[in-house]
Amino acid sequence: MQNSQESLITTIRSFNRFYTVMLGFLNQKYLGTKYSVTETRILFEIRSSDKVLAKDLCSKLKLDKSYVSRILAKFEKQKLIIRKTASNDKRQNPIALTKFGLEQVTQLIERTNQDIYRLICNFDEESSKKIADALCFIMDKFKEE
Amino acid sequence: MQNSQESLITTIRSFNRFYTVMLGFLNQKYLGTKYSVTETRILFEIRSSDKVLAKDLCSKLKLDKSYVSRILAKFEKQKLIIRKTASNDKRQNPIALTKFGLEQVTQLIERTNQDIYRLICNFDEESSKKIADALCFIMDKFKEE
DNA sequence: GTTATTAGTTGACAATGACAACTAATAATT
DNA sequence: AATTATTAGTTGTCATTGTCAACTAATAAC
Repeated sequence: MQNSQESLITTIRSFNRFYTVMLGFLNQKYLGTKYSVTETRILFEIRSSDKVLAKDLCSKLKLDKSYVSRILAKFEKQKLIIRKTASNDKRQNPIALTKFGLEQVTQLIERTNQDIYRLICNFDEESSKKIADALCFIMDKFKEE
Repeated sequence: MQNSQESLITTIRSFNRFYTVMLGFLNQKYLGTKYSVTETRILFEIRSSDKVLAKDLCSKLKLDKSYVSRILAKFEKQKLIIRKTASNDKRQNPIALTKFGLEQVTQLIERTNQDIYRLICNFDEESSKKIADALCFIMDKFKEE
């Protein structure tokens, strides 16, 4: 192992600690709303890929299918989503947000945006750009694999 | 709000999604051990600041005091930590790792290091350095406040 | 000396999540 | 075509995780 890798591991460790607290801070706020962290993740995922299947949510978010099934049942009851059995494969039930569901997600996004804004509102233009670049760089690197 | 801030918010949103999955991946591994994510965080925190008080763990990790109290009671039962009532203030019970506790934490660190290494093992020296720099830059910026 | 605050514990309970067994539909095998 | 295997999703059961409020004991503040 290279020296630079060892020191990267240390840095990642410390970043994980830092970011866990930060995510905790942001997630508290979800709780201020009606939806838990996982529910929010699922809602966002449904929004970004309409007609998604439950099994895709499981694999993308690394969640148990029984867990997802129950959350989706709840969402359906709350009229956030609708599921229609696919005509070509009756095992599949593509999920879509209702108008109400979309409104809720939009509100959630607005709220989390505000939470994030509170964190970064004091950053000047140069810092904002540099941080965004750094974040993108990190994501790119890890997604390359 | 500046344009660069708006785009930073978008980037942070996407980074949060990305990093939640990544932390999930790393945390799964903790479960392979005997300790949950929160327990691990607490153990690490105790290690890094010996003679720490329960209330400090609560504030640093943003955890409920009853929750922390129970976890610490469990740790004590498992002989991972010892608590001694402070002589100057008998309400306080400074926490320290036992020899066994330290061994366990050291093992945990070793394991998570290996998990992280698996993620970064293909990075060359230059990439490793750039990522570490980017991570440090981000932490610094958010800690400045 | 009385009241307020702080550190930590306990009880009761809700939310979160894991695992296995199940149904119904489709695909693969013979 | 009939049997077997696989897949999408649901349901039962249970353990873990986490929250909230009420409590004790010690100290600080008035």
